[in-house]
Amino acid sequence: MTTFADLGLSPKVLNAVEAAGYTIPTPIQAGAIPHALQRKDVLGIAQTGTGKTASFVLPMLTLLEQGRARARMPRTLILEPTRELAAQVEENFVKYGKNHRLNVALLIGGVSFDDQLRKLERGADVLIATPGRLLDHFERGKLLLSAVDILVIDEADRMLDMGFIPDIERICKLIPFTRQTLFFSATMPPEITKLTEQFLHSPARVEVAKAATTAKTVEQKLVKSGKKDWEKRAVLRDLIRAEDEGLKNAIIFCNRKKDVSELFRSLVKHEFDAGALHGDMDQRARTTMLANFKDGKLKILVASDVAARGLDIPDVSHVFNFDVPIHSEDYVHRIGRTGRAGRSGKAFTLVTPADVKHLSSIEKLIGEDISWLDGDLSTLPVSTEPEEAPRRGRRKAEPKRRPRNEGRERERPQSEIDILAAADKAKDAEEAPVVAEVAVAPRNADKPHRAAIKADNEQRRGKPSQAEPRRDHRRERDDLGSAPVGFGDEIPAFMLIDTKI
DNA sequence: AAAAAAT
Repeated sequence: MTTFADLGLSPKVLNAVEAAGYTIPTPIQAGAIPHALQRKDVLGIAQTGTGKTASFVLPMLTLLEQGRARARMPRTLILEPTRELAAQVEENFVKYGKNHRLNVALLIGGVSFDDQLRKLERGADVLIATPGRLLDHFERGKLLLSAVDILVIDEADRMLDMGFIPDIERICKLIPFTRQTLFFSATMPPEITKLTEQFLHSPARVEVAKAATTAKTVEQKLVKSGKKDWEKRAVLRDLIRAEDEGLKNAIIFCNRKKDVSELFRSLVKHEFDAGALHGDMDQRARTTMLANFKDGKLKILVASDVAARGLDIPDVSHVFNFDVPIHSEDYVHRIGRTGRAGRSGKAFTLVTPADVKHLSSIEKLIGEDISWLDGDLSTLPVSTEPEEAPRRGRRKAEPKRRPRNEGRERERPQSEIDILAAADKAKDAEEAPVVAEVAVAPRNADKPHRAAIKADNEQRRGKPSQAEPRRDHRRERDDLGSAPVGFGDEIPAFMLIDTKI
């Protein structure tokens, strides 16, 4: 059997790989590394979770042992579609490059230029970037790409989905013709094939695993739900509670960023150990949320599809699809977050009557019918939600209660969400009324969540999320100002009037 | 019906 020692990697690299506890390369690593070390172009067709990242990081480290970088002239460039993926690649360079003294620079948006400029100035051996920020630096003249010797394009098909291809083409043209290119994509749509023909020179083609297959170790279930958001939230809460025993950690996927925020707030209000991750969040919040989730400090991560692909979060026990994904491939990527490395995992998808069309295209794609959870929710704890959703009545009622805050909701959609989540909570007869909860809880256990909510709120209001000095004052306003203070468990009838239908 | 990425 092939081991890492057979692939031609340098002793320094092998030592770091051993220290990380690996001896046997994955198929993509075994296939790609020898070619990369021979300075050949590589076309790697591989899903995430196949060890793809190490298949370019390890040979790059070996090749970089000779020579050194000059100021503003990076020696290698790795392009990634999302900031989290770029950061993850950087972590790999730290992990496997522990015996090297290489300068690694991460150029991503959402963070300050200063650090990045300093690293460029110092001379980067490895530059890891998302396209936008890279071009920004380039246009400011802080960066020359004429010394790039190895170019890696990762997740090319996803870059295509995200409309990055023109940027990629532009960047490729700025890098010398004589470079070595390592190109990775999970699928090969025509546009990507065209790109490889344009920018790769007689590449070694390494292909592993097929697209659109779901791991056999993932138990998939469909769960019926009403189509209103509050109904879905109730079903989800019941489901999480029912699964509690085997639930180590979970990612909950929503289709929209707005719903990520809403669901996150609602779960926190219901005292679930939850965090959120989507692309409109402050970069610092994104980083902390992901780090905390990876470290096990956070049990539940509510996320948009920014987290669907590529992120290496080992050992996620559950994936919940709060929404059925619109594009069926996303389903495969989402549930691929669990059941990794032969471990078992569970994937639940909430399905409303409106979702049947998308559901059938998913089942067609994966080539099997997903079974329903016992036909309905009868085996789960009974949901005690009332017939009417309080949302519409409440939204109408609010200006009457607070005439001075007219227009406030438009600026601050969060206030509405807070009310909604608080109302959800107030309805739950077992739990303390909202007033008591906000009065007692904030300074204690869920402080980080409140801080995160606040950061997200401020982000949405277009303010910088670092108002540390005003913190206590703001917390009280955010928490108490928008909650239905004084109503306790009872919701006045006028607030429950359903105006539609 | 969306999300992602430069500000």
